[in-house]
Formats: sequence, structure tokens, C-alpha cells
Amino acid sequence: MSSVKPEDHFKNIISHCKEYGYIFPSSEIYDGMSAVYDYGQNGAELKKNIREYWWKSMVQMHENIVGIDAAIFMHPTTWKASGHVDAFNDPLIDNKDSKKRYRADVLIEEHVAKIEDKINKEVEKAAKRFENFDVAMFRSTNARVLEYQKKIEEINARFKNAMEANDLAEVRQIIVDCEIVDPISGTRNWTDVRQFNLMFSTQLGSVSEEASTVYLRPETAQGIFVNYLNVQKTGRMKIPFGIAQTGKAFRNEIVARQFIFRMREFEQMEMQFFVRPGTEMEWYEYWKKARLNWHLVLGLGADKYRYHDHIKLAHYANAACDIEHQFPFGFKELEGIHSRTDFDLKQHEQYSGKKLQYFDPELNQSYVPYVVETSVGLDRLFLSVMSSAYKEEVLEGGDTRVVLGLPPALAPFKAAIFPLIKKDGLPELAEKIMTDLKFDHMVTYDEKDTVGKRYRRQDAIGTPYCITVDHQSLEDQTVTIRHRDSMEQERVAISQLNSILTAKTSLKSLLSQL
RNA sequence: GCGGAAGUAGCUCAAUUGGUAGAGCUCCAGCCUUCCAAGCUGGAGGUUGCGGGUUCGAGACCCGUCUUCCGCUCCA
Repeated sequence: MSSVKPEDHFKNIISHCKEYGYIFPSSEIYDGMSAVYDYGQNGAELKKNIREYWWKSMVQMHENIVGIDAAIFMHPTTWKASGHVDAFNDPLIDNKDSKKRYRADVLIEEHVAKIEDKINKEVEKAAKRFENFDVAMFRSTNARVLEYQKKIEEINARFKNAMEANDLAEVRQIIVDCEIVDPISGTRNWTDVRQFNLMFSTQLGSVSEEASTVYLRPETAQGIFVNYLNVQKTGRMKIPFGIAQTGKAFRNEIVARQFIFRMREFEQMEMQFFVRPGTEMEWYEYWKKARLNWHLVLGLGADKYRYHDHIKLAHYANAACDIEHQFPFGFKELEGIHSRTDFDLKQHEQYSGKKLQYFDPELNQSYVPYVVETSVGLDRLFLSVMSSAYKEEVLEGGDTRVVLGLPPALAPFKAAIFPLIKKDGLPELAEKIMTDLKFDHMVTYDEKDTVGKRYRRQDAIGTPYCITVDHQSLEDQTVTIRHRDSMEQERVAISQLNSILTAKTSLKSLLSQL
């Protein structure tokens, strides 16, 4: 480990990503876009390799999982059914003194809860005072309780009307009228209520009068749910089975930061596993384990991963956990495993009017399947790999090197091929080796500068092997192959290079450990 | 969104109280021929994030704006 401070460590990783063609700020010549990044020549390769590792581990390695590629545009009703139109619309309000931001609806709900507490206290007090206490009678007759109850109903009705009418000024007025104070500053110095719609919307249709509002999908999962029956029927899928998908999703985050950790445009890799109701917890446990193992096989360090079980569950889930990874800025969510019950399919049944059931021949009955979801952010995964792989080493003799210890199967280039010197026919032989290997492997060629410099350049982009052609190569058709991590060399026959690279750098080397 | 810090070459950073924008590394073309970044010669690369203002003169001072980092907040 280096002695670099954590915040510098993260900065260095970001700089390294830019300097070596992994990640650039988007539209940088126009000053960039907040929280939008572009993948460069090496980043695109690494990202593609991670995606492929995921896809093959899901689709190719499981006979009962198939992949789809749904459109980003979906029928607007999809998002009503999924709950995103409502749940993704948060009215927010700031307190000008404490500078804290709150969800306006939460403030009002908490205020209502406080009044309910008061009712309960009245009931408790009365219960102590009277024998043969009739709670229901007390609640329906006590003047003070009735007054509280009336207040609650008034507030709830006002709030409901305000939200339905999208009247944000009225929402603020409710907060003012209820004399709600900021718990921190204790003041009522509120800003206006503002609506943050976390879904991006756009217009479909070229003529504005005929155009309708569509959303850029905030998750890929719904593309799977709306196609669940198509895939089940045409693929003759038998429960339990899964549908996998990778693709872009979009969220208009209020605050999007920490490099590519939270972006407004990002790529998800999701798999929805359809199971018989009642068996979902077994499958939830199965995928929880399987997914952690998938991460561990990357070899970036077992201590960098941990589970985080959700206590507060989303509206659709009956169990949920995250796999967290230790990023330079702490343990953060990398992947989510959720038992989503039959919520989504039931919702789509209701909104579409189509039956989304499965006939189970073993049970001889039809049902809406339960769903266990695994959902991982590809960009986060990229950052987890990059930040774990980045090392600043101090070598014997005091000089330093920056090396990306990428898993060889994920590295953009599997090998670099060098002539030791740029004459005596060495470049010609090196280029011939290159030409032979490139049908099967991503390889690169370099003849500039001393060979030591070239090794370091490859270390910096994470190339696991460097193949050097020297004078001996011309005589006995052997070359040296130099290992990135140990910097050790061995001499091998040119004819063996292809199979060596296949054995060490193909995805099979990872998939076979699952 | 609020508070703090910052923005000068591809990267890391200089530039005295306001007085001609520089260095190292990288990169490119050669020379040299050596298995772990360090030899030699030459070269490219900047309206100092952007826009105003003060001044004889602004990289520096003032205002606005954009972007990034840290903290708060948010994350179905």
C-alpha cells in the first residue's frame, strides 16, 4: 500500500483515468457537463469486458436465463404501473436558516404523526383514569380527540388535493399553516416548494400538438417485465427462469457526484428471475450468494465487499440487500438483490388489462410469478475495478511505478508486443507475431523508447503481458513474456503464445471459477 | 441546492507588493542499441475555464458564470 492520502488517492485515480484514455469529462471542450462522462479508447474496452463477463455468467452459463435488449422509450403507462411517476416525484423544500432540504410530503406526514401521538396520549391518560375503559367509545366521543382527528383529516385532504392539482404553493401554505418548524434550526423560514422529477421526459412525435410525453427509462427492469410473457412463450421457458438485460438508464439526480459513481446517464445490468410463489426466499438467498461470488472471482480483494441488508423496504419488495464495495470514499452500494414479489407483474396486469400468468404443470394451476432481481451498475463496477486495481508502487532501488492490476480477462489489451530494438529485423518479427495473435486477442505494438519505458507504459493501462522479441528470437523462435504484477520474465516459444494468452486472459478463466 | 476549496501546456506544478506566461514529465521526428521510466539533437503544444469590470498594464484585484473536489442533503 502506498502512503497517499485517501482523497489524493481518489484524485489520482480520476487523473489516471483521463490521462490513459479510460474516462473523459463529457463535452470537455465546452466545459463539460456535470456528472456526465465519456469512456475513452481503453475505458470502452474495459467496460465492454466487464459487461461480457456479466452477460456470459448469466446467459451463457445458465440454460434457464435468456437475454433481451428492450428499447429505452417505453409506453408512458409503464411508469404509472411501476410506481415511478408517483414515487419519483418529490416535492422538496429548504429551510433557509439550517440550509437543510426536506421532502415537503415527509414534513407534513411527520406533523400528522405528531398529532396522532397526541391522540394516543389522551387515550392513555384516560385509560388510567377510568375503569372499564372503552377505547372506541372514547375515541369517538372525546372532544379533544375529535378535534385532533378533524385536524388530521383536514391536513390530509388539503395535501391530497394540492398534490393532485400539482399546486406547490398550496403545499408550502400547508406547512406554513401547520406551523411546522425545522427540527434543526427551529425556524419557519422556508423556501418555495419545488418539484424534482427524477425521470427525464421528452416528446415523441414530430408535431408538438400531436406529441405525447415519454420518459427516458429510470431502470431497465420494466423492459423485462413488459416482455416477460413474450419471452416465456416464444422461448418455451419453464419456471424458474430468468431474463437478463444490460442497457442505459437515466435519473435526474438532485446531486450527482463522486466521478462515475453517480451519473445522470448510466448503464445497468439487471436480471429478473421468475419463480413459483413461496419459493422466492430460497432464490433470493441463492442469488445473494451467487452474485457476491461473481464479484469475488475478480480477485480484487474479499475484504472489499460486504452485504448490507435493507431494513426499510421499497414498496415492491419483501426482502432486499446490497452488495457494497469499498470505494476510495468508503463502502457504497455496488449491486442490489431484491425480492420484488409479484408487485410489478400484478401492476402491469392491472394497467394493461392483459393476463401475465404462468401455467405451472407441476401444480396444475396458473399464477403470477414472483421475481428476484439482481441489479448492478456497470459504471460503478467499472469504478470498483479501476479503484481497486490502481496502485502506486515503490520498487527496490526507490523508483516508483503506477500499475493497474486489472484482472487479465478484463484488461483492454491482453498483451503488448515489442522488438527489443528497432532494427536487425526484430520489428518485422514482432509485427508478424502481432498479426497472428490479433485474430484471437486484443494486442498492441510499440517500438518507441527503451523497453523499460514501454513496460511501464503498459503497466499504466493494465496490460497483463508484454512479449519482447530479441536477437535470440531470430535464431530459435522464442520470445520473453513479462508478467505485469511480478515484472518477471520467462522465455517461451512463439508458437505457444496464442494458447498461453487464451489460458490466462480469456473470460473462461473467470467463468470457470463461478 | 447550501457551505468550503480549486481551475495556468496532455499530466504535475511555478510565475516576488499587479510589470514580456515558464519548468519537469508526456507527445512527435531523428540519432544511439541497452530487458524494467533517467543518453543525445530538434520540434509541437497556452487568448491562464468562460464573460465583464478596475488599471498605462491583470494569471494575480472586483463581479458574474461554468466545471471539479470536500462536507451537508438526496439516493424508490
